[in-house]
Amino acid sequence: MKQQLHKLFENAVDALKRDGVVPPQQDIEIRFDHPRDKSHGDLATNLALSLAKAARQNPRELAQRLIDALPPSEHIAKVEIAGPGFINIFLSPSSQFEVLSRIHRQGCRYGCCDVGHGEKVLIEFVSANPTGPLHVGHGRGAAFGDTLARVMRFAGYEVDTEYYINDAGRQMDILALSVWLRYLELCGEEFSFPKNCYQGDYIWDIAATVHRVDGDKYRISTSNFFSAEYAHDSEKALDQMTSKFRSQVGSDGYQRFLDAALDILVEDIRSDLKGFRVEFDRWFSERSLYQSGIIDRTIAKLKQTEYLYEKDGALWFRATAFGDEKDRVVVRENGTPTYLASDIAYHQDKFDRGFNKLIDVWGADHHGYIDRVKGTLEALGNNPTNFIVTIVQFATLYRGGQKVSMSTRGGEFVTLRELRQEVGTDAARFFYAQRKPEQHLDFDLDLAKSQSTENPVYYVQYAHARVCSVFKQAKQRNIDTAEIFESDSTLLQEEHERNLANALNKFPEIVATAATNREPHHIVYYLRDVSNRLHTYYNAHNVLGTEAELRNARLNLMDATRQVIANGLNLIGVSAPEQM
RNA sequence: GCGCCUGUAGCUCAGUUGGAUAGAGUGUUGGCCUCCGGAGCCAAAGGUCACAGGUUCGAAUCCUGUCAGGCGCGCCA
Repeated sequence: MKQQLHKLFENAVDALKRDGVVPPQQDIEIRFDHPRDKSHGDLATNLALSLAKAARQNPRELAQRLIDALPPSEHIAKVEIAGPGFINIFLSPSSQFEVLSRIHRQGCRYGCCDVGHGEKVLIEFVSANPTGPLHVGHGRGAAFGDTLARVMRFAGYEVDTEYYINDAGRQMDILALSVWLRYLELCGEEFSFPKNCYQGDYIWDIAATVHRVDGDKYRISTSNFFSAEYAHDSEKALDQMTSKFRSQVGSDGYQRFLDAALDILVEDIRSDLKGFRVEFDRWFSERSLYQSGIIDRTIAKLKQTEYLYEKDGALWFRATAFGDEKDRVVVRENGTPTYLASDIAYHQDKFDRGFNKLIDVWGADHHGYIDRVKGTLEALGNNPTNFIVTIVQFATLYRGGQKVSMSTRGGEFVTLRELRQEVGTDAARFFYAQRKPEQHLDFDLDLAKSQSTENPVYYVQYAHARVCSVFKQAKQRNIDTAEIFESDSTLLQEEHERNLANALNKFPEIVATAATNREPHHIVYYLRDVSNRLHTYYNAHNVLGTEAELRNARLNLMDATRQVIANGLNLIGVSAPEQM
């Protein structure tokens, strides 16, 4: 609809250019928006206001000339000039209800568009360290990333999703050590478990699986395992324990404990996310980057640029050349690559795999990391604007009015699984999807749980179920609903009906802006709006009780609304139940 | 100290890229089917858009400064 109006106004502007009213070279951007006040028409444009200066004309007079130059159209019922020079457009009823047949024709594809032009996009999200279960903070990233992927696919992007498994580095040493120590306790050793090892009960479970299979195979006496050498520095003491652990059980033993932990934890995360309706196209292992030599190759490539240099025995990346506050180590003095090194290799590999655009969804605690990764990608010859990081702010949890502290190592957190069980996937995903990512989120657990039946998700789902119910009723009354798609929409003359149809018309536009701005929360607000119009309409007018032709036209409108709600709910990963 | 995010109704949040009289939910108050699903609908009340300047026909939106809160500033990942 906007496209057709666009053409009409382009014609009008061209005519004014020919008449010399508007300078011929003048750049013109014609935009239409939806006025919130219905008396201002269905669509409005500020074209005359933006042209007034260049044309040296009073905006209202210019608006009149534009209207005079407007070619006649069946879509437009009335055009008015208002305020300082807005042009308000009232659409003809027939064009407003054209959308009903389009929705019927396109079904679950209604709302999709091609603003993405098939661009190949890789969205990486969650990527939580496999050192424990996902918590509600990860849930926010999961809901956002997955919804964004769905919306962008619907808008014509070719989207892949990926989870990066951080299965290398010091955290893994600590994980393996934690499991081994619990294992020793199961073997009967007695000692006090280090405070900075992973405390969660799941560590016991992993240790138990090893103990069940291998018995006391990796048991050693702990009598002189713990030393007081680093009593003042618990992190150093931890590293010392790790190396002792590795030397005592050998690399096979170390691997045994690490693999046992990773197998269980990654699988746990995968099934947890699946229950949250989040499934990835690929799970990418950090270790695989080392094994395949990609890290060495990428560092070698970076060495050929002017942005890598040696200092204090380490290799540094000149991040300051790209706006970072200081240079960063890529390879440590001891020869091992840093986390940045594997990240450079990983992201370069994404480009090498043929993706034009990389979208990373990160937690707020990683925002300081953006500049250096962007810098390395630029140094390697990529266009940095194709690397987009969306920062998802933290969810601050409240329970009983008190902030809940979150710490993975401490084992004290609310897991995503708990949340799913308590409020359900539908409500949880809807709740997350409502917020734009950069908004700090106060998550009141008591409220989310206790008010779960008043959660806004039910409002939208209820609208869907309500339409389904009307059709069930129709069936019971032996009404043939197959004919409704041929119904005469000129019979729809109520204001509520026009309001509803207007909302249905907007859906493709909402999808497009949600996708291009990467703000999927617009879908949620749109769904609430459509649902409200449906409820309002249904409350004010009878559908099944009217005579056949009008009834069919109304059923057609209802069914189209149901379809749009179903499509929208699907985009945010929420079910559209036929009854509740 | 520096950087990023945030500040809109009692509370939780939107605000279509600078537009018209500032928008929802929730909470409060009052009303609405003996009828297709009341998990609904309608109405009222509720605002110095953190504060101060600036840009222009026009600012919650853009620029500068101030204040407040969150997060970050490792040869951790």
